[in-house]
Amino acid sequence: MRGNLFAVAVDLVVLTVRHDQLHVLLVRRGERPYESHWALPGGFVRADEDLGDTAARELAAQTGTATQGAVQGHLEQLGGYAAPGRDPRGRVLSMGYLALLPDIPDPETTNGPTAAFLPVEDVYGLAFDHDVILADGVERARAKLEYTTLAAAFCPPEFTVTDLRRVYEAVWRTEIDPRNFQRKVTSTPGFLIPTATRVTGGRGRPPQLFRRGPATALHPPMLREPVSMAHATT
Amino acid sequence: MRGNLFAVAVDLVVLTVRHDQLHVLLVRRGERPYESHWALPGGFVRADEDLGDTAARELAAQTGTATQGAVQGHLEQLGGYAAPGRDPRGRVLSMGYLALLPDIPDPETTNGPTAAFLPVEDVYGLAFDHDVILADGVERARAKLEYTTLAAAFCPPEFTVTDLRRVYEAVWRTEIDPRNFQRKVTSTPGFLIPTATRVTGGRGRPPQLFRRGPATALHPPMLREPVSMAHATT
DNA sequence: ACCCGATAGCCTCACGCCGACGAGAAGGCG
DNA sequence: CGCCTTCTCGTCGGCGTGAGGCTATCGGGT
Repeated sequence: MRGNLFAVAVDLVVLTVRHDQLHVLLVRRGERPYESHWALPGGFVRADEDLGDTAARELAAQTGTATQGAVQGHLEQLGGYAAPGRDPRGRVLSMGYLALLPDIPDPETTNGPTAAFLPVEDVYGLAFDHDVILADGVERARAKLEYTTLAAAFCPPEFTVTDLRRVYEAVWRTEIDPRNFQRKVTSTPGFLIPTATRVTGGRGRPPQLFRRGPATALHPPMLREPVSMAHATT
Repeated sequence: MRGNLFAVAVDLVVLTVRHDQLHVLLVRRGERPYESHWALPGGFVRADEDLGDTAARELAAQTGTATQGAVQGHLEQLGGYAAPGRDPRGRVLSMGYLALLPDIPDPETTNGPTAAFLPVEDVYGLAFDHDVILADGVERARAKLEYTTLAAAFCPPEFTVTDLRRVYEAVWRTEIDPRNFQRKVTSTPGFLIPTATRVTGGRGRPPQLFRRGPATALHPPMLREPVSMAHATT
């Protein structure tokens, strides 16, 4: 009566911005199949565990941080991947999860497999269908920066407007006018909360430090395409 | 080594607009658990079937229409639901799928279980966690109307601007100014393609008939909230 | 000490989209 | 023929955004 049985795994697309470039956390597989290939970190769902629990547990295990519910960081479900044959070992359904983190050091390679953040642009040839999951995660992140305040999830607890702008520029691979960007984000109620401190040691005028505000949505959204009203096709 | 095994099902949130009201397709369960409760239509994933295949198959079986890839209609993945205990029979992961259809008659109740489109507002107490899946699907549909041309998926192949506006009003439960709406949708390149025919028999000036255009995104999006720029907090 | 480049932050202007609304066009109905 | 309804086009003002000028304030070089 039931359909076939699946093993259910959770694979993480952990994104961060490092050196003004979008990076993704990958692990080098130490076992077959796809031995010594890069892959998204992940693991199987345990008994009495919900999908989000598995994702949070794997994320904490890979990064050593408890990002779930914290002010910084973000974790959300991406989608399910269950194409027949995606895993040569048998029928495996993988739930993709998207995590956005501030720039943290690469995890220590002590007893586990090698793990590192790599620039997203350089990544291809991942194990299984992880190329597809990664592409979906990156696209989701790009889209969400448009109409949410999630860019702050890439930033440390306190950050400057320029830090935030560099996140947008890295994720979207575009350039944004600093002055208009500043007007946009500082005029959105609840996006940024100014702190009393400023940053010294930089090269220019000391910038203001901000914290994440309670706002989650951007109305109206931040447009990434230079909306050309030229009639394209018809 | 593998985690526990799951049965994997696909549950459909099939939405349509009938009588200017958002409706969802439900089936009355004829077996335990939740016997005689309303539930989302769905079924288990077969061997050698991908999730989307299962969703399309179930959708065709329930509605008798092949909406996949057709000009009208829309089918997309919603998310995975796998909370422990969501199915008393054991560990079941359900992939929610969202389908948007033009108004079609209720499926014939011949040999299968009773199926009918019910107004979304009146629906509660569904089997399993289907209330949550339904709520997620409705919210997804509402959000997607903002920045995509998916509203046309609720319409027959040829429709008027008013038909399209009533879709927005039904899904968002708002009222939209017909003149501004007309300007917006007709000035978006590739959204609507005018046909040569007009509709007669109505009560006012005969409206123009349109077909869906190739455009899928709305730039800039259609805003549903009356964006009040009054400085709220801070 | 001084200048200069770089960054942060504020301001102005122009253009385009949108909400509010008026008015004409084109049909049905009594 | 009036009258109502609905479709369609136009107008006006406000707001957000792109473009860009300008000042403040640092580090670093001469």
